[in-house]
Amino acid sequence: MTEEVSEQRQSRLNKLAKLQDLGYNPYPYRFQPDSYAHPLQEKYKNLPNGENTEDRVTVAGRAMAVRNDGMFIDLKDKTGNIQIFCHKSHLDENNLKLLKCLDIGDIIGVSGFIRRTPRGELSVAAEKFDIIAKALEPLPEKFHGLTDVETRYRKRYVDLIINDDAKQILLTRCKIVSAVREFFNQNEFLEVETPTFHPIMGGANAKPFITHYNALDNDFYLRVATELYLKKLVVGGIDRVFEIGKNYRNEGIDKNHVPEFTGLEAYMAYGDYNDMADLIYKLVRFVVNKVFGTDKLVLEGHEIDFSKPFPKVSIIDLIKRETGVDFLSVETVEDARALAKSVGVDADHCSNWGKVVQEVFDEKVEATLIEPIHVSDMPKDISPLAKTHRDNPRLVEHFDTYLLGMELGCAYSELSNPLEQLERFKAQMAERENGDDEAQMLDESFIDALSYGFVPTTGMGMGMDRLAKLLTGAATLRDVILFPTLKKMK
RNA sequence: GGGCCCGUAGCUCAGUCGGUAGAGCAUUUGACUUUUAAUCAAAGGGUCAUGGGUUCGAAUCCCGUCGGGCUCACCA
Repeated sequence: MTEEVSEQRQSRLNKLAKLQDLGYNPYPYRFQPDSYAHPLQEKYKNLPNGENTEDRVTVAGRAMAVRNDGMFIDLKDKTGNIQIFCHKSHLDENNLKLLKCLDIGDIIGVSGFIRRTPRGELSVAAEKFDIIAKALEPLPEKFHGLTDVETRYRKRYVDLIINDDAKQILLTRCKIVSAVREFFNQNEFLEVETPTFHPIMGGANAKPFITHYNALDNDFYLRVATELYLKKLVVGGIDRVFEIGKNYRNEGIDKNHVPEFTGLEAYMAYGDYNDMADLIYKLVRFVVNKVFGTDKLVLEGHEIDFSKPFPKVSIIDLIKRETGVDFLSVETVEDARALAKSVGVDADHCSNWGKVVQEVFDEKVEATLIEPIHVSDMPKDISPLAKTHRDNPRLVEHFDTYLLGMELGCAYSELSNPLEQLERFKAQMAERENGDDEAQMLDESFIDALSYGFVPTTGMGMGMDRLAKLLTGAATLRDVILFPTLKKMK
């Protein structure tokens, strides 16, 4: 807090003191409205101009605008806006004194009768007026609102008060996550919470945050994924399990990436990745239906029909379709790099065949995938936790789901052979020793779990923030995150 | 991390060639009183992000720092 008091704040402090001099508490314990703006607007939409009713209501909300010295107040509650009409013929002396201490931004409670003004505005004609929270800071300007991005993130509460569009997007995100949860609950998945402090980094290729855990005197990784713990639960006999929670990856921030993000993972025993492809399609369709009440959304100018099952196409075929080259025709990393170069992609930094394939896909194919699609059968090199493909030992049964050119999630037929898993981890450790600090670590406790027998299982992961960004049309991931992390103020 | 751009009143923004800091809304005082970004009259409100430098003189030019945005690279 600044020590100097702004003129605007001082004016409000003066009014607060005046209220207290009157023996009035502008921070009461309780105030219960019985009506809300939008339902009232609906209920009385046919009330003619200039007509009064005998209907008494109590409303509460924030004073967003004040005209004619308080005679007209625009009240905003969680449902919408309604005008308050304060006329001295309906208010006693005391209430009129309170009205003089009103500022824009104060939260008020009003009881009165419903009328529509001659100019056509539905109003509550106040017979009792209360200030139930005196605001000491002014709201941003009524016409232009709050546009400064930094302030919108640092003071999200002000953004929510003033920017209805921003609020709508954030609330929709909450509904989306809620719908995801409902879908899994309906399908008899058990929701669990697994540790966020991991002794070993695993479940995804990423740079971790590291922190010290005093009570245990050990360094831990903040989780980059929930995968290994959830699979341990499947080993333990929990056949259908899911978790929605924060993952942390110590990497860059841009409109599609934030270091602290909300991940969904779900595991379904007795199925393979074809079953999961179907489940993901049903999940997304369910969410779109539930939240938007339709199958079709116009996103980034494209009409997307979520009622059609998402096609599943192999990454090799997609690259072939876009570039004409077949990466299965080459075996070595050198030949793969040369093939990449022949289609204009520099993959010299890629240390194995699979990474070259991924690089060419990212450069040439990713942006073209507008409609929902499962990009399947990834190179084994880049996917250490998925089962080897039943038809091709160089590939794994792993697909990534894309929408509007962005990766939304992934799914595997989960690798269940403990001996093969151990070999895959060893390959990851070799990558790590070659300088890839995002390669996964050998998790012996996970190998141990698999060694007790891991039923054939399919699993999926999906970024909830990304899903929300795509479905709401938000410009950046941070618009679907209530409090994005910013640098400390100095 | 690289490149580009931004930071001026509570908010939204002007500020020309380096020459006393501006507007609208908001605030204060008054008028008016069924308004709709109410209107009318007047007033107050500034460490021009911050620290240096150049200069007779810096919001303006130069350098550093802090914070933010866009973008490229990396990751999902």
